[in-house]
Amino acid sequence: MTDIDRCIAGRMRMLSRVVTGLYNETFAEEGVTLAQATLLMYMFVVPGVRQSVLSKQLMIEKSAMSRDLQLLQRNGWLTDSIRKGLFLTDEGQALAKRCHKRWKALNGAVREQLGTDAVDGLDLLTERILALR
Amino acid sequence: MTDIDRCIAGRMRMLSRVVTGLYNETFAEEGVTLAQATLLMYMFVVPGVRQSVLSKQLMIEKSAMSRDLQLLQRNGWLTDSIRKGLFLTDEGQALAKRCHKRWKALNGAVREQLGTDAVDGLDLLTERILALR
DNA sequence: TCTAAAAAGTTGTATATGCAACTTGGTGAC
DNA sequence: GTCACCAAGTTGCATATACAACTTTTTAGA
Repeated sequence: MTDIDRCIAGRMRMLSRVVTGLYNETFAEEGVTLAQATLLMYMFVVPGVRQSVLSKQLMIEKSAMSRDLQLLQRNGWLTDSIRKGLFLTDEGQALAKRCHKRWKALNGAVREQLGTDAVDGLDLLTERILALR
Repeated sequence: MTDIDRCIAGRMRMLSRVVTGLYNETFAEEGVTLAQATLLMYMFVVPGVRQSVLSKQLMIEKSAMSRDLQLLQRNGWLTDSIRKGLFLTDEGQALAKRCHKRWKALNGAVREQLGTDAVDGLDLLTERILALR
C-alpha cells in the first residue's frame, strides 16, 4: 500500500496548492488572491458575463461562484446587479488591469521555467481529464 | 487580455477541482473525502508518522494539517496522542483498508483512461513545478 | 544538565469550495 | 395570459486551505 503517492488526484491537488501559493505571493501586493484576480480578469474581458458561464468555464460549483462574487462585490469591485450579468466598477477595472500586468509577467516566467514539454504535458492532461467526465 | 485561460495556476486549480470531484464520488460511499482518505492511507502505511512529515510530503500548511487531523480524530479514526505521532484506531485501520481498495480501482482506471503519455506528462510537470520553489 | 533557539503543533481569522435545498426568473405549451 | 417547468442564483452547512501569532516540544551548546 505504498503506492498512494501515485494518486492522480492527490498529485493534482498538491501541485495546485504549490502553484496557488506562488501566484498568491504576487497578487498579495494588490490585496487579492489568485482566485479573485482570475475572476476580475475574466469579467474585464467579458463585461456582463453571467455567473453560470464563469461557473462552467472554470468548473466551479455555482454556489461557490456566487459567494466568490459576493466577496468581490463587498470589496467594491462589482456593480450591484450581479444577478443580471457581471460588471466591474471603475475601481474593479483598474485592479483587474494591475492584476493582469502582474499575472502576465509571472505566468510567462513560470511557463518558461517549466519548459515547453511540461506545458505541453499540461495541455494534454487537461484535454484527457476533461474527457473523463 | 484574452490569454487568461493560459494561466498555469488557473489550469491546475481547475483540474484539481475536477479530479477531486471524481474521487470524492467514490469515497463518499465510505463517508469520507479524498483529502481524508489520503491521510488515512498514509497513516496506515507509516504508523506513528508526524504531522510535520505529512505536511511536507503533501505540501499542506501545518495548521491546515493540524485541523484535518483533528477532524479525523473527532470521527474516532485516530488515537489520542496526535502530537507524538499519528496512529489509526482499529476502526481507522479498517476504513483505511476499504478506502485503499476503492482508491486502487479508481486510480488504476483513471491512469488507464488518461494514457501513459498524459501520466508521464503529469510526472514531468510535477518535477518541474516542485523545482520552481 | 540547563537554557536558548529551532521545530512542531494549535488557534484566530479569512478565503475557496461542494452538496442540498430553497428561491427567483424566464420560457414554452396551451 | 398563466401555469408548469427548467435554468440561474442564493443560503445553510460542512470541509480544505493559508497566514499570523501563539504555545509546546525538541534539540544543541555551553
